[in-house]
This record gives sequence, C-alpha cells and structure tokens, in this order.
Amino acid sequence: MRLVTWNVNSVRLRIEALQRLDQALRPDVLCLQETKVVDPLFPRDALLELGYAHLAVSGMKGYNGVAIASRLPLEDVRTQSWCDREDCRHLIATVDGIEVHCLYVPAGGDIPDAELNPRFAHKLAFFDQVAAWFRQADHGDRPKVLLGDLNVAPLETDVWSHKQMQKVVSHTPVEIARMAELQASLDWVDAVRAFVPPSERLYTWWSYRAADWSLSDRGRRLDHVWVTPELAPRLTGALVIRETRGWLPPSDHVPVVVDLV
DNA sequence: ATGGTTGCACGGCAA
Repeated sequence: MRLVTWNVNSVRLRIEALQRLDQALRPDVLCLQETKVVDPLFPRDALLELGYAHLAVSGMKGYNGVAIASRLPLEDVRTQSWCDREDCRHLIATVDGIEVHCLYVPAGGDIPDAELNPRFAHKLAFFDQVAAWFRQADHGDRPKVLLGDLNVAPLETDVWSHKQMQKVVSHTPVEIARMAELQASLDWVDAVRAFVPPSERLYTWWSYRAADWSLSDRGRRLDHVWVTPELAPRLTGALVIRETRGWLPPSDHVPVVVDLV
C-alpha cells in the first residue's frame, strides 16, 4: 500500500498537479492538508476520475481543511477537534485495517513565545492535547499511520541552518520537545528517517518568498509520516517528491510517499 | 534589520 501526504495549499488550485502526481506515483491513499474549501465545494469529481472512489473531507472556508482520497474502501471515518475549535485539522479513516490520521498542526505564527503570541500557544496546546489523547484514550489494537503537515522540523538536518533557525517558529526547542512528546505517545516511528539517514538534509517545504527556492534551498522538513511500531517491519520505502515544488502553480509544500507491504 | 510571496476573497489575515 502506497500512502502519500501533501499540503496542497488549496485543493482547487492543485487539480492538475494532483493528476500529474497520481500519474507519477499511483498512490493508494492520498492525504491532503490545507484544502481551503468547504465540503460542498470540494472537487470530488476530479479525484473520482483519478480512481479515488473513496473520499473523506473536512474543510472550512478559506483556511485549513484535510481530506483522504483512497482507491481502497475507507471505514470508520471521523474527525477530531482540538483546543475547543472546529477547525478541520484532523481526519481519521481506516484503510485495509490501518487507522490513518491525516493531521494539520497549526503553524504557530511568527513569534515563538506563547505569552506574546496566541497562535504559538495554540500550536503548543494542540501538540499537548493530541499527545494526551493518544496516550490516554483506548485506541484499540489497529496499526496506525499519522501523517501530514506537523509544522515542526525536528532534526538539525531538517532545516537549512540549525543555527539560524533556533528562534524561528518550526524549529524552536520548545516545539521540538512538544512534538517529541506526541511521537512518544504511541512510540511512533518516523517512516521517512527510517530510509533517509538523519545525517542527510531533507526538506518538504520552501517559502514562496525566496527569489529562487531551489537555488537558495532554504527548506524545512515540516511534513511527516509516522507509523506505530508494529508497522515498521512492513515499511519498504519512503521518499520526498521535491520536483513538485517547481510545478506551476506550486504548493509551498511537497508530497511525502511511504510504501507498506 | 527588513522584506520578500501566496491563497482566499475582495480587506486583511494566515501561512
């Protein structure tokens, strides 16, 4: 089974890109974030035509929004809300016995101080609540995949400059610690770093603001795929599709692919 | 130290 996660930054602007991606990768399960559209306006037909007969969407006007498109049947589809907000950041479905969690963590604004910046406080609380939920609630014994835009680049090699990013939201020690707590909640395994050694630089996002994103290459690895330990032996590969950052018009994030047997 | 771009929706906010 091939799973792909992609923060598309508007699904309605990414129809052609999704067609290209589908042709290149033929995912079985496609998890999208930042769809930026209410459910009645979601481009269902375009995904149906690509062969994704099973579609779960949870979107709102203009912001956020997650979706799971699948060639295989989706069971037990549900959403979760966090921090007392209905903001369409977490969609859950079971595919072939695997519980898939499509997640979009709040970006956190510009100032990495929870006292000064409510959006940063929201990001930290979001991690805390999701981590506590995975730890405390009975989630049964289904193997699980958690994937999406987690908006944190945890390793030194996940950013273009560890030194210069220390005080930049997405790479601060406090966020990395919160993300580590979430990862510890179910002993999640970083599926991508199982194949790309932590010594190797790896990014999934490049700002729109760079004059030449590829030349300056000031990227961050914000998008992740994690699996519960019993799934780790079933991982056969993982890769980041850097080239889509050059497609027009581009999302600022690129897809991450994981294969399971 | 600052400003740089994009998307939604059509002004300003979030990323």
